[in-house]
Amino acid sequence: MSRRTELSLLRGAPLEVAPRLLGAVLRLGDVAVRLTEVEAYDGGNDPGSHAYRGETRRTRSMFGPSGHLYCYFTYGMHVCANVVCRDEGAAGAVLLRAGEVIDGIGTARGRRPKSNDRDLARGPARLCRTLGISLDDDGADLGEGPITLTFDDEVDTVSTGPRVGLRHAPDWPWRFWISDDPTVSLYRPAAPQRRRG
DNA sequence: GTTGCGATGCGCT
DNA sequence: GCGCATCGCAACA
Repeated sequence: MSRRTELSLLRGAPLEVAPRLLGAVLRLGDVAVRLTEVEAYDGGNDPGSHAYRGETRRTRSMFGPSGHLYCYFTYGMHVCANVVCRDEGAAGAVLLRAGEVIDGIGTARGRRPKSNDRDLARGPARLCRTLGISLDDDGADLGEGPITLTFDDEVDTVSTGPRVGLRHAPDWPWRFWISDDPTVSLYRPAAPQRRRG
């Protein structure tokens, strides 16, 4: 299998970059995950993007240079990671939704003791927990530092569909996954939140 | 296999 | 305060 580490492949429109990430391998420490599902977010044009309403402290790294991570904290307990793909000043990113653990399976199981192997990185927050990605990794440079991304030249069959869990613009077919891969997360349409009492 | 709901804390208005 | 690019568990089909 031929591999390369060209971070220039991460530069461009989110819709171009997203399918390139499928099959790529994200590594932190001894755990490596082969990406099987991603989702594109295009800053200013995209009501579903955190960057739609402009730069804030949280979204700062999404407006930074491409080839870096944008990590955010949500639902009081989860961390999700994006790869920034627009250049400085614009905001575009690809959310890493799911993957398959291909190395460091022992460490991964230790981080998620109740998951079976298929579910270790099945979902954006699970993927971060399994890899050990935290908010401290927001803005991390994929070109140098502990987190690396290795591209895969093998072409898989790719499927597309609507995005998951969004309250705004959920129907745009900006989600990409490797067809028939068992580690792709289950699709659930955005549901209105219930007020807690 | 599905559907429903509570947990939980930070950013934004 | 309110809402959230979620998850895990329980209950049910």
